Amino acid sequence: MFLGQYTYTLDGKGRLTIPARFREEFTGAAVVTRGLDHCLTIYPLTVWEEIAQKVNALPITDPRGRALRRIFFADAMNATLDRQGRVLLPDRLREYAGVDLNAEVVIVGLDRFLELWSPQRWEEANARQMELMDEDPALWENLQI
Amino acid sequence: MFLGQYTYTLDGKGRLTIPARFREEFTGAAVVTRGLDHCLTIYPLTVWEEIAQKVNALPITDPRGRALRRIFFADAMNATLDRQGRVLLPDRLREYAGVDLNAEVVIVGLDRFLELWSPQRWEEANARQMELMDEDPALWENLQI
DNA sequence: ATAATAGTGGGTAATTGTGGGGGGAAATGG
DNA sequence: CCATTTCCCCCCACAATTACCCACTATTAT
Repeated sequence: MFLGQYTYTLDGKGRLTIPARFREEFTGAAVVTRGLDHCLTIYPLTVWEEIAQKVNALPITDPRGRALRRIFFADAMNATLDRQGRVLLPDRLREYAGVDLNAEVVIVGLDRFLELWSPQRWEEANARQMELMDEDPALWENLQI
Repeated sequence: MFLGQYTYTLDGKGRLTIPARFREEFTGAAVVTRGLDHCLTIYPLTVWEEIAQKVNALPITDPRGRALRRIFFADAMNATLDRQGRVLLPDRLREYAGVDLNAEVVIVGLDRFLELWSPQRWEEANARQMELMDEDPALWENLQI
């Protein structure tokens, strides 16, 4: 169960420290991939496998099935934590999130997985999220919380 | 589990290096064949057998069933990795993918198998895939991720 | 107050991608 | 059936990258 947000620094080698309290849920492996809104998503392996299974069920004969597969898997990466609990982010994903080397990133716990944001984007997204909720209360209703 | 995309160079002998982190899933043998959209697909033997079985189940009375069979089986080849983890691509397959000798190729992990693309084709396909997804968000919703 | 843990940085050793040479098997032609 | 050529696989080599390991400081917990 991942909760809260933390600001860490990406080091000069592109390594990201996973908060210590989250590490045991990543026993060995994590999958990092592109998220929506220009953030990155970090899944524990078990959670990822659930998602991958759904994508794999799409028919390969359908162009959209092939497209979704490619979008989904091609930008993902299988990462293992080093002894200090860090993962190495490939440049492509780092750039997608708009994060520089030796710069700060925000790690956000979303219960079953983590998100990684550049601090600027996170702030903007936060503001936009609040507006969305104010503008369109119907969204809330459908959720039935 | 194959994830991510990597650009490698096909050497002058037509040999393709399989990324090191993927090799152990190809213990011994791989099957290379024509994929859709002018790429090549590379399967571990066990996965190949599963898929071959599905293709075999297609009705031979359906023209598309016959077409898929032919695409799938006629150009398939059984390749073994050499000690450096490379496979030798036959000219016919190489040309189908539009890849030259001593040129770069993109290897894409799609969870259970790999695809091989010429860099230009991969870029084009990517753009088209993004469009497809934008046009039809229903696909995403059905996944319920 | 002391010990343990966390975040961060860097050095070193192993691995990886890539190229080419040589031996042997298979194919080709006489 | 034999000789020659072609092709394929194994080996070696090397540069660049990667990943592992150790170290230091600050914070947290005992």
